[in-house]
Parts: sequence; C-alpha cells; structure tokens
Amino acid sequence: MSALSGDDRLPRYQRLADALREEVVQGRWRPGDQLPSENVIAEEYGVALGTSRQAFQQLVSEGLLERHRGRGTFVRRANFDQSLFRFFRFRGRSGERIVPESRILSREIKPAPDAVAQALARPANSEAIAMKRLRLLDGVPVLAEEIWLPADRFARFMELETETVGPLLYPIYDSECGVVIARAEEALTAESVSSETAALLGLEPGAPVIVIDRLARGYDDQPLEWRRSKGPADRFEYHVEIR
Amino acid sequence: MSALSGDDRLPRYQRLADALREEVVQGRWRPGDQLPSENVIAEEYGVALGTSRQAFQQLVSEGLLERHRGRGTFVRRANFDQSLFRFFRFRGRSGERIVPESRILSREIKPAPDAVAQALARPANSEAIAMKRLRLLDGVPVLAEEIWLPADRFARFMELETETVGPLLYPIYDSECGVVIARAEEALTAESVSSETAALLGLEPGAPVIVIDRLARGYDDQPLEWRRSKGPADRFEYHVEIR
DNA sequence: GAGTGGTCTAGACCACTTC
DNA sequence: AAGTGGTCTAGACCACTCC
Repeated sequence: MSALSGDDRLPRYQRLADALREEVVQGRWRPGDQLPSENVIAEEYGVALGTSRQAFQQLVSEGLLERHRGRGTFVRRANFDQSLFRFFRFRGRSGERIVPESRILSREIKPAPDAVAQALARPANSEAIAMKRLRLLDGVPVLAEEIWLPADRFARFMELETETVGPLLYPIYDSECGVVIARAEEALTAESVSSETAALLGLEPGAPVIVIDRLARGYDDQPLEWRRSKGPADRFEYHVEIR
Repeated sequence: MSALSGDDRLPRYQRLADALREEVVQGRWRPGDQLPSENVIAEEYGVALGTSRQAFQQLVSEGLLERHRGRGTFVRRANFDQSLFRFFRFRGRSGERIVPESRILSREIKPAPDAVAQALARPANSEAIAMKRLRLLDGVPVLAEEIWLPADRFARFMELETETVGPLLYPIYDSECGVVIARAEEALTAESVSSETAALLGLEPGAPVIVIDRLARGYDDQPLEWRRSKGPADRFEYHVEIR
C-alpha cells in the first residue's frame, strides 16, 4: 500500500489525484493504457472507495482520464485534428470532416529565433528543426504552416523522408521520437496577408488571414513544438459559448 | 414533499437537476437568489443528501448555480463583460481591465432583416429595435457595434434617453424590460474593413477587422438579442486550450 | 451557535463489458 | 460469471459564514 504524499491539509482525493497525475507524467501509464480499477486504487492508497472515485472524477474533468462503465479507466488520447475544424471550414461536399493533405516544403536545422526559443524554453539561438508545410484540400492550398522543434528531442525526425510523412505529425513524434503531446495552447490573431503567404495560398495581396500560434506541451508541461498556421479569413469560422 | 417527475429510467439526481433547472427557467429563483440548502431540497424531493448534492454539482458544472461553503447555493449571474476581454486587448496602462465607454449613434424601430429575424426566431420583417453603438477607450474608438432587439419584448427600452444608457446593456434589459440574459453564442470571423466601419474606427481602408456575431438567450433558450461587433484585428487576441 | 457546503466512510444494488 | 464504473443511501466530522 502506497502512502499519500503531499500537504496533509489538502483533501485526500486531491492528493490522490496528484499522485495519479504524477504517474501519468512519469510515463507509468501512457495514452490509451488502462488504470487499475477504483477498488484497487482505493485499497492501494488506503482510502474509501468514494474517495478514489472523487480523485478519478477530478482527473476526468481535467481531461487526463476517461472512464467507461464495464470497461475501465484509461489515459485519454488528446485529439488535435479537431483543432483545425474548430477554426476553419474544412469539409467535404457531404459535410464530413476531411484532414487536409500535407506537403512539406522545406526542413532544415537552424538556430531558433528569439521568440521561438523562448516559447520552447530553450537558450537563445539553440538548434531547432524548422519546417514549412502547406496543407491542401482537393489540391487547393488552404493553410500555410511554419513548425519549430527542439533539435535534441527530435533528432530522429530529420532522418525520415519528408515525402513519407503524413498530415498528422503527433503520432510520428510519438512513434519515432518517443515524444507524447498532451495538450496545447493556441493564440489567434488576424492580419493582412504577406506577399510570400499570399503566393502560397493563392490570395489577393492584402487579403485578411487568420494566424494561429500553437505551443504544444507534454504531460509534464514541457513545451515541445511551436507552430504558426495561416489560413484565409473567409474560411475561418469559430464558435464560443458564453455563460 | 414534491415528487420527481420525468422518465423513471433516468437517475434521480438527473431528474432532480432537471426539476431545479426548470424552477430557474420559470423564474422562481432569479440570478443572485439563494436556493434552499441541499438538506432541504433532499427532504423536499425525498432523496438522500448525496443525491441532492450530485444534482447541485451537475448544475454548478453547467454554470447555472454557484455554491459557497458556509453561505449557500445561488443562481449564477452571467458575466458578459469578460467576453470582450476574451477577444480584445483592452487594458489600462497598469494592465487592469477597463470596460470601454459607450456612445449610441442611432436607435430606431424598423423591420428586421432576414438574417436577424431568423436568428431571433421572429417572422420575417417583424419589428425590431436597431441600434448602432461605438465603444471607446480613452476617447479612441475601438469597437463598432450593431444591435438588434425584438421590439415587443423591449418596448420600454425605446423610452430611455440614449445618453443615460451606460456601457452595460444587460442589467438595463433586466431592470427596465424584465429580460434576463442567461448565455450567448458567439461566432468569430475576420474580413477587410468596409469604408463605413473604417471611418468609425479610424482605420486604413482594407485593414483587417475581427467580426463577432453574438446571439444572446434567456434561461429558456429563447433568443433575445443579436449583435455584431467589429474591432481592429491588431487589437485582437484570443487564447484557446486544446486537450 | 446555527446553518451552510466540503470531505470521507462503508455499504448496497445496478448496468454494462468482457470472457 | 466476474469485473468495471454509475447510482444511491445513511451517517459522520469538518471548515467556513453569519448573526
């Protein structure tokens, strides 16, 4: 039986949730893995069943776990594909969501610019993988992306053929580099399109584009990828609930 | 003691939550009002304390109620001021949030355009109050707004002096017209500024602006106000968490 | 001190999944 | 049939607010 660590003044379910979260951070359970049942956890940590339930419940509301009656409790897989669709109208004729295809235009190692190095919590000018990518729907460019990765964690990524890399990078980060993306923060802006991006996206000079900056992090909150995506404003559509 | 209505197959806490939500919709408790304690509710509906707690908890997570230890459970007041700040950088020199002042440019009754009538769930061409409003920070225009209200529900609003109407409309809707706004949906877009809006906001022709369409609803989901706000894209800044 | 919500316990029965 | 999470109960003690 494990003891609950941490501040005694915190409620038990809180300290138990902290302990379980830490296990995920440490990689004892990876995305998709099943956790021990609430019974087992309760016994292991010497708390009542209701208390372990409350801890699980908290981690579900944080988005770290998901529970299924009759099946068990699992580490949730983050789903980032939907992010695109939260912002842009990318749908097929019948309304279904289509992940835009992806064409890597360039990939090289160079010193990270200050803003990127800072976002990635790296020293100024530290080496980074810089990538430019174009995303297309039915062959029509819809998104221009610039992606930065810390070179040390992603060395293996440079060895892959760019042609074989599909549209979804995060599964590749995981399988090839052992890097798991757990969450991200995105910041939206809009601006008049630059001539370079206008050429890539086939837009009129000065047309409005939406700019999405994303910083992706691991379970331990360490920043792992920075990217900036630009898309035409007239395909942009974002909905928010206010309460 | 009240009986729990609704489908027997639903869990009790769910049916209790539905019953309490309905009371709020019916106006038995208004925003800011205190509800009976979990003890009283449990007894009144003939359920265990834990069950009434679970019902309360659900309504808290829906944003309908808020609970304070030692004080009680209250109908939450929606706070829409923050909406502005979720989208735009409107801060004073010391970083605090400032609600922009407000200048009503025009107010008249006319038939609602199709899109507005449809959003407000009114017949085509039904009468509506149309308002144009400019919002300023330190005397500098930062937001151009167009607001539509169904004329029947807001008749009293036309009698107010526009000069005396402050920047926050929803408290006035409540106090003057008995209309309570409970929530809203907002949709974001961006576009090149029109010449009319450019003049209002003091922007270059063709500069990018963010457009926010809001549909505000009552507790019963009835649409009550439609507005469209436009602000310069370079003051726009919106953050999203992806998990 | 009385009343509120927050935590915690120990037990029961149920619905669902998997074998 | 065994194991999982979901619901429900009845009770206890605690921390906090208000009078």
